[in-house]
Amino acid sequence: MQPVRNDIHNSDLPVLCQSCESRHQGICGALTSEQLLALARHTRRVHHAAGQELLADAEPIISYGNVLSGVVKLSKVLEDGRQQVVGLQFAPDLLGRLFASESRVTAEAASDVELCMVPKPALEALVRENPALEHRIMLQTLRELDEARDWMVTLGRKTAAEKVASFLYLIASHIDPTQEEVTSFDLPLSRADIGDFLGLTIETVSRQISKLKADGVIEIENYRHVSVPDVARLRVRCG
Amino acid sequence: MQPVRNDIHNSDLPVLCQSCESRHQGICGALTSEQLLALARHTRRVHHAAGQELLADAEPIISYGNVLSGVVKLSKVLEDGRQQVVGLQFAPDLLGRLFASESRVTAEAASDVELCMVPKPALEALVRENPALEHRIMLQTLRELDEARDWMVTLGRKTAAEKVASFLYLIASHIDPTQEEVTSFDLPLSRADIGDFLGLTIETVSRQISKLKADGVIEIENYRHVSVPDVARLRVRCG
DNA sequence: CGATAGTTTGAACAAACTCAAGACACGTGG
DNA sequence: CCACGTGTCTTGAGTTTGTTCAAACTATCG
Repeated sequence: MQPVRNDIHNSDLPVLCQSCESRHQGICGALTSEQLLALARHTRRVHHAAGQELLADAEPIISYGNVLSGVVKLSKVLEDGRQQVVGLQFAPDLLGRLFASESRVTAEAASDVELCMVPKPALEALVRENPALEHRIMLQTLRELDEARDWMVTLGRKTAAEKVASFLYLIASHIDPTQEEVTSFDLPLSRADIGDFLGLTIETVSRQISKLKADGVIEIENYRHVSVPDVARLRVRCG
Repeated sequence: MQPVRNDIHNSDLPVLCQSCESRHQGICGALTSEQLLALARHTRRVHHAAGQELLADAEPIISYGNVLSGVVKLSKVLEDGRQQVVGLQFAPDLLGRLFASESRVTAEAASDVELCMVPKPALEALVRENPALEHRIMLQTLRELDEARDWMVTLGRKTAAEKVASFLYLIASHIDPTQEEVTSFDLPLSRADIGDFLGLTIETVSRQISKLKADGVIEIENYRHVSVPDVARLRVRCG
């Protein structure tokens, strides 16, 4: 696999876009090279360390962000502090709710993250004159809705063991945008975040991970690194 | 309130559209009266009794349906039969996932339901030539995503008592499309469906409803009819 | 080397579930 | 009209699952 894919008009593209995943599966695939050039004048690539807040709930959105690498955690909190992770975003997802003046979730870098930031007015102008772009974003939104509904089944109807297995399977199948499933990866979330994603406590998550390890379904190294020798065996544990 | 709203061009509109809520808040609001006339040639109004299946999971979608009255229940089931309700649709929501050849949920009439059925090709053709229509549907999809994420907080982090209160509040605030909040209504779902929506058993739902009644937060008549003397008291129980 | 943050493990506890029985509304047929 | 059956709902008692609280373990970093 070469670092820069060779397209017909690669040489006309902004340097930063040439090897960007978003041009292939992400929203930039809806743009002509002229539009991409115009857009690239407004964008900037930024890096955030794990734990940094990207968007705050009920705060105005200034920029959209295309996820280039890493994992972004979307969450909501109740007044008394209980927290629920309501989604994870991987490359090449678009961060920030289109057309909303305010965010309805808190977004935080779960791992180290690379984003391509697009000022809100720039992207919205482009959307208005380019229905194909809105169409792409629509497809992403529909996919996010499907994923949210799948996760509701996990939250509402699965046991703790099934929830943890489902989480590990979710990560294995999303962590690398270029691969379907991966058998060895670093968890982008702490035990506390996993608990907030699954509606469980830290202790229950830890116990279920220990059980999967004891049963030989997964191997764990250094708390965060997971190997799955047989993905099918993990999948049957998802309920 | 008059039965037929008086708009400028009411007389040009198809008879069935004249008093239709969807023209005001729903997707038909994006259409000109010419487009509405053209579309109305393909649509038909249908009635379904409570309990009838409208879409099956993993089955092809033939028609979209605009909800005119009543409540539609969207659900998913695990292989072993565990069920989770993943959404409710009220007037004037659009039923059926745009652009998908297959449904990803089972849709069922929760109460008696009136739908305005639109053949899939007819709506998709209209969407292609009318970006404003896709935009309307996009806004509805974004709203559904917000609602799904709000509900994930309820499923993952609330107690049984808070879940039941949240459900009653959801119904009170959605059952009538013309009103913000309503203080007296019929539950569109059985205890079993409420349990499947909240990730609880029938018995737990029943006990929590009894407790709300004993505490004077709600009154119940004939199992299904609910009165909420003070909506604020219900809201504080939502967590 | 000690401090710290994240994680694991154990024991007691509580919330929600399961199983079981009974109440209530409604429809049907005697 | 009443007896009966059915489906839905409520209530109770005992059990299970996951939580809470507490302590110990491990890696990392100054």
